[in-house]
Amino acid sequence: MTETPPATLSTRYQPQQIEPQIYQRWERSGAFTPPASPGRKGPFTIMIPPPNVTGVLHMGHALNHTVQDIVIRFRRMQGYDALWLPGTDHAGIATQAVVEKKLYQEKGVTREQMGREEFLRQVWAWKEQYGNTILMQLRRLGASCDWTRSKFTLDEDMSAAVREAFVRLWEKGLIYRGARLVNWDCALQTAVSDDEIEYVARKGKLWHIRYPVKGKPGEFVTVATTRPETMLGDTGVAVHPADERYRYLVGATVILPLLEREIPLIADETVDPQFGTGAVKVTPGHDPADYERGARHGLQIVNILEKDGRLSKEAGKYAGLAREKAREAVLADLKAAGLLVKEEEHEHNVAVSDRSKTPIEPLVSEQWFVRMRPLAGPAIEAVRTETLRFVPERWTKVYLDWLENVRDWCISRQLWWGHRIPVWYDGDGVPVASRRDLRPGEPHPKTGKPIVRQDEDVLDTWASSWLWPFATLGWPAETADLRRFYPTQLLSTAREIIYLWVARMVMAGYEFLDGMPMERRCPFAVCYINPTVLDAQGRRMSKSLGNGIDPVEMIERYGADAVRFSLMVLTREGQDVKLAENRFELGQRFCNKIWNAARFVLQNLEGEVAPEGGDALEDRWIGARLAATVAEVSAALDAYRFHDAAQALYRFTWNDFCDWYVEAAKRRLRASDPADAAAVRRTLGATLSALLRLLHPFTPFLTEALWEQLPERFGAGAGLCIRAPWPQDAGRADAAAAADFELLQDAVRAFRNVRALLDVPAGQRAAGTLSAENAAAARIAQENAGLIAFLAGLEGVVVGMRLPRPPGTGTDACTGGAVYLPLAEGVEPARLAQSLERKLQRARAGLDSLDQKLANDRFLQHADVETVAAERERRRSLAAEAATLEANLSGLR
RNA sequence: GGGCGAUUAGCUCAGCUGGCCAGAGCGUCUCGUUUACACCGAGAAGGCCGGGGGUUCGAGUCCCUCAUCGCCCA
Repeated sequence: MTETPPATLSTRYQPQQIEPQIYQRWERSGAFTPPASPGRKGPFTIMIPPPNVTGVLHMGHALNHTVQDIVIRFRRMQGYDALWLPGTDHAGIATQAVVEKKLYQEKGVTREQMGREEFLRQVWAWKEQYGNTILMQLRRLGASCDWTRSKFTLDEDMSAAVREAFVRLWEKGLIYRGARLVNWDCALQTAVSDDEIEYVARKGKLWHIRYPVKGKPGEFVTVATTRPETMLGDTGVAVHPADERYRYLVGATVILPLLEREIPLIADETVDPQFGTGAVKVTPGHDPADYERGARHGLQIVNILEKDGRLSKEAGKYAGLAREKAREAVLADLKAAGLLVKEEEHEHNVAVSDRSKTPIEPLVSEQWFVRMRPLAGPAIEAVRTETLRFVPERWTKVYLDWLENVRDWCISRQLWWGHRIPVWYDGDGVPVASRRDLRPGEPHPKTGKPIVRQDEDVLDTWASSWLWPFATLGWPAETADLRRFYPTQLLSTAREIIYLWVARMVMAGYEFLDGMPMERRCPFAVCYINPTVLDAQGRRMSKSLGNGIDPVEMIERYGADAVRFSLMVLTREGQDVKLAENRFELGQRFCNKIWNAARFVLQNLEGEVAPEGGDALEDRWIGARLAATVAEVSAALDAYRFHDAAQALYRFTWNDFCDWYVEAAKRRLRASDPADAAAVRRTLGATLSALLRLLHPFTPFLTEALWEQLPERFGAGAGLCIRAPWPQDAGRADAAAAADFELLQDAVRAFRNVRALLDVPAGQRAAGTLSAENAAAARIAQENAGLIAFLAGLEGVVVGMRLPRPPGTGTDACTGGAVYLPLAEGVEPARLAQSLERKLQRARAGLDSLDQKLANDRFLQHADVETVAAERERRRSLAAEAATLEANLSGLR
């Protein structure tokens, strides 16, 4: 530890100079790794939501990881065996796309030209070089993850876990292969799951097309569609069963124009009679809703698209055309045939792939699926029994809605980067899943015929990340880590992946940890859903809008602690955060304030320090405030209310400690009583010691730097702040001191107010008078007259009971009485009078409403005793204030 | 179409289970080089708590309804 004399601390906190060294010191000290043998309080585990290897830190990450770091540091200080396990996700589509693009740009080769093996080698090389970016950025933020346990979803042991899970599901008959309508990404040429598509509003057109009714020449059904080219795949027309316009036609046959295909007209509840003409074309091969309708009515499926998005031979003469061209051709032909009756502007939602941002084509293809129904039950039960709790609670509903309507999960992807599906085929195409690789030629475990090939596809990335909470701890092996750190206590993540990931992890926990009792299978006890970070206009931050704020840049400009603290102050429970760059100034200022408060204390610890703190009013008061703050921050962190905790810390640090205690302490430090000064030093040092530890989860770098400057007797000698004990018992509750000090504060405020309104020059040390309205107030003021005078910048304060305003003085009312200050020569007290009048008016208004309330029998009957008593006391003090103001106003006007 | 959330000072937002004349930060105004801090200190001004109903002795807080904005799902 470096021994820097406090005098060298600069007047400004300069985070850039100290952050890297401090992070290194933490990491080297082993503080991020839980102790090898279990401690008394047991484990506290958080699994990081593994970011994509392709990822770079954005504000959402910064917020989420600040939350996790705060919790893990808090628990670590409380004495839990805190484990925050980091890692990254191989992110199949994203990573493959990045590398593919790079290879094409640099070498002009496609992956097909390169071959699977070579391409994968290239992806791994890319991963080794760039895959750590986001983890390095997390270090900049101060994340205290246990890097010795860091995982990657394609690590050997993780891959083994994925295969084990697949084979188990296979053996239970929960995996099947089938031709289903899937979301097809034509650009990346792979299926994507429902959860990987987003809807964007696009301006388009609604075309009204006539379909002739068979056997009734001249009669038509007009359908409305936004995608006319898909009519080539129509195998029906549907109307609502209650729709009078079409009822007589239900069961009739209509002729599909252009292709002259005969298709039935069916009645289906799901048709919206309000939309378009009330009649819709049904294209089971290319629309999810139509797929369902088709299935209900036994309609044929016609696939008119190739995998690259061009039209197939089913499309007749349009085969080979790209989608856009096909649309034009179809429309032209319809128009020529006189079947296009209307074309109107229409805004509709287009399904777009998250990855390629190109429109999704629903397409029927052979894919692997997991039956989800059987897995959903325990996950639903988990929230019912409160084994799993969402914070904020309302997200429970989102989770349940998805689980209760869960659909089978398409887990195959037509990619190369990922976990290859562990299924092998014999010459007849009979599949079998296997835990170990099967070689071509060796006998098929079921049929005995030679194996000829492995399935080409890989698994959806989520098929590995749903195992994250236990695979990272060694599952399927029964490791010590798995026994010790599973289940975890907290999962902190974004709302978008509640079903994508959170629900699946819960299902996986119950499904695969069948060796554990039910209540230990749920992977986390609490799921904290982060606020979404928006830009200053309230829009989502996105690459395409370019409105993102780069957290690393903010860390460089303001310091990691400032970024962390600002985010937490802005993080109200469950509400989204609107962010602009200058909001980080809040944290920056706060950090600077802490820095300077600590400088002051450190500079003043030079002299003798008493073994006990002082027992003056201000000492007891700051102790009481400290105790209250410890309780408040601890309770807020227990409940994941980060805003409340940050706010409490801010108030205590700035408003209580700096504005009042430190200012009050100066008086006795400068006075001549050495014993008293020594006692003040003790209180200052002890308070700072507790404060640094309270702040540490929020502003770790700054507090660590200051902690090492703190003398050994205040606790710093034992080691790093990151390992220091949470100041659970710091301070002492003292309700009397709190109330008395507030009275003093208000008297000081009143004196300062009069000074300001009377333009009393700062240098002028006037003598003040304080008139107390009762004996208690008089006693407190009398005992603390010196302190009041010091804080108000007065020469002295004379205290008396119910003193009338001395002539030639200005005045203000305060809690428990009034203050008087001599008027300077030639000062016009008009401004003062104005201010007092306003106060008097307000007091009278308050009195009126209180009188009304207290005269109301029903209030007295219904309200509880304490409320009535409190209102009576309020009336009394308000009446006193009004009387004082009134008396003192005369002669000022 | 269904669900969820928001609407409080010029701006960004607190305000838990209904009961101190509604709070904070920023901004504004006035004053201030008091040896921790001008990324500071002191003081002040500023709000029919989105509209309308209702419940209640009492509503920013609970219920209904309307409006505007946002998010998610279909």
